[in-house]
Amino acid sequence: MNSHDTHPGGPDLAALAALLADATRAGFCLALLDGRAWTAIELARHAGVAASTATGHLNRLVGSGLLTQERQGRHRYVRLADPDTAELIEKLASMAPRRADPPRSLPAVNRSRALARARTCYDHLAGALGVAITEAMTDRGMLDWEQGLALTGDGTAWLAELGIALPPATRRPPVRSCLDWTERRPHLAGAVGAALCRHAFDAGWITRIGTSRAVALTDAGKHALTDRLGPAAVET
Amino acid sequence: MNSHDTHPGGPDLAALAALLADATRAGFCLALLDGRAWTAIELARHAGVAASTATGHLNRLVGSGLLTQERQGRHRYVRLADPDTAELIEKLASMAPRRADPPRSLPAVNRSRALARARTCYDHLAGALGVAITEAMTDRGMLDWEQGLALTGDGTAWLAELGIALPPATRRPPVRSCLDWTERRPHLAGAVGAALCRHAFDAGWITRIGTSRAVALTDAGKHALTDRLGPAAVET
DNA sequence: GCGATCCTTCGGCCGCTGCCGAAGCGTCCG
DNA sequence: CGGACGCTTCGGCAGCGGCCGAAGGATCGC
Repeated sequence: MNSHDTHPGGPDLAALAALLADATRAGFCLALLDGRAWTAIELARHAGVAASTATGHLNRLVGSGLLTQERQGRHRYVRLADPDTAELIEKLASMAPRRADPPRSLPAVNRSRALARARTCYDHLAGALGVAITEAMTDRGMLDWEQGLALTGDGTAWLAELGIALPPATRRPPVRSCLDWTERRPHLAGAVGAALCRHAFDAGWITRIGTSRAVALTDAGKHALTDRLGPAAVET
Repeated sequence: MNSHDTHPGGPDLAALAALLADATRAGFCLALLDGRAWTAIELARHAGVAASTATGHLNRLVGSGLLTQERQGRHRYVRLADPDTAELIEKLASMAPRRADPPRSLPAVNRSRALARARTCYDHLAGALGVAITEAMTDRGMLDWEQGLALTGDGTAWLAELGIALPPATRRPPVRSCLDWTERRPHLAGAVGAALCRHAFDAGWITRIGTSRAVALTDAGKHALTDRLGPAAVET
């Protein structure tokens, strides 16, 4: 008996894990966790590898269904295939050991601070801001953590006031908890988390900082969140 | 810039994934997903590798915190470190591609059937039985899937009747959904799922089939479940 | 004590896979 | 049209990591 014929028909865990077991491919996936589409060369530069190397990795990731691609002219855009994939990568990231040396240079420190303050995590909000919003919603009785995370009637009403309708029931859970890398506390994910994040962009509460995944809270956003969730939601 | 110094301080996804990216180590983890402790040599035989090879793999898995070990005399018992780890492996398994060839030999077919009918999945019930129980509980209003999975008042009362108190609030969610490999539908996991499974063993509703992770529903179990959840819960 | 069993360490083999650079193709823009 | 740019294919190199068997230590049962 060889490991190859153990449990035929069962899940090939090793094949899936191997896709993420390479530092370059893992770096791609973590970068793509911002929910946006990246071009091949952007990812290559981000990871510090040659374009030809990136091509090979992207072929594997797309071929296995972890990423989807879209060709536009001479560009190859890739993104995470679906929220399920994002959730898998989040879970791995939350359990993975930290990398060694903390950043030293001043710009690097600033970049880290901005990311810790507020960023997108796939399609929802993370960082101190994401956690603060989640906790403020909990304090105001919009989220119930007692028997698994659930949105209360108050929560539904609050969303409706913002003009956010409950997303139609699909396989994706409306609310889900996602462990924050920097805060080590949960923030709101799932379909509602995504809708809330989209609303925050649309309403001008937050804007991207340059082209990074970090976001900045605007003055309008500060006012809106203080009005609707109290001052604790913006104390980052 | 090299992938090694990208995002220092961030999660080292590749390191964690690499632990599961080997067929032998992945086989160990899937076997341990039955929630029991295995000896080194049991795992080695299960995966079809030499004892010395297994030692090396176990050292890595234990050293990285995925498994915990207990020495008893000449035996080395290992088990999954915690429910969080089990959840990670479940998630990977549910998204991984299936292995190629379906089993052929008659005993292999019987083994597969038994596993598909009812088995333990870490510390809760899976297979057709696990799914049927979960769906019966849903039909009777004990579980609410509307806003994330939650246990209702009826559910709490039903558990109390069985003598199962709600587990004290810890970081582990009371109810959680776990995607079933064979059924491709969710079954009940989390602290309540674990307590229910333990009760089923204690009350003699189910027993292990030999030393495998498959379980058999006893006559007493059939009666008890029909009484408490209706006939649908035992129609596998 | 003695053999059987479980586990561990060590050395050596081998195959997989990630990396790059060079060359070439298609697309975009001036 | 021509140059710049994004991407791809190919060949070759190098290192990591999994595998085994042999030998040895520890424990158990007789």
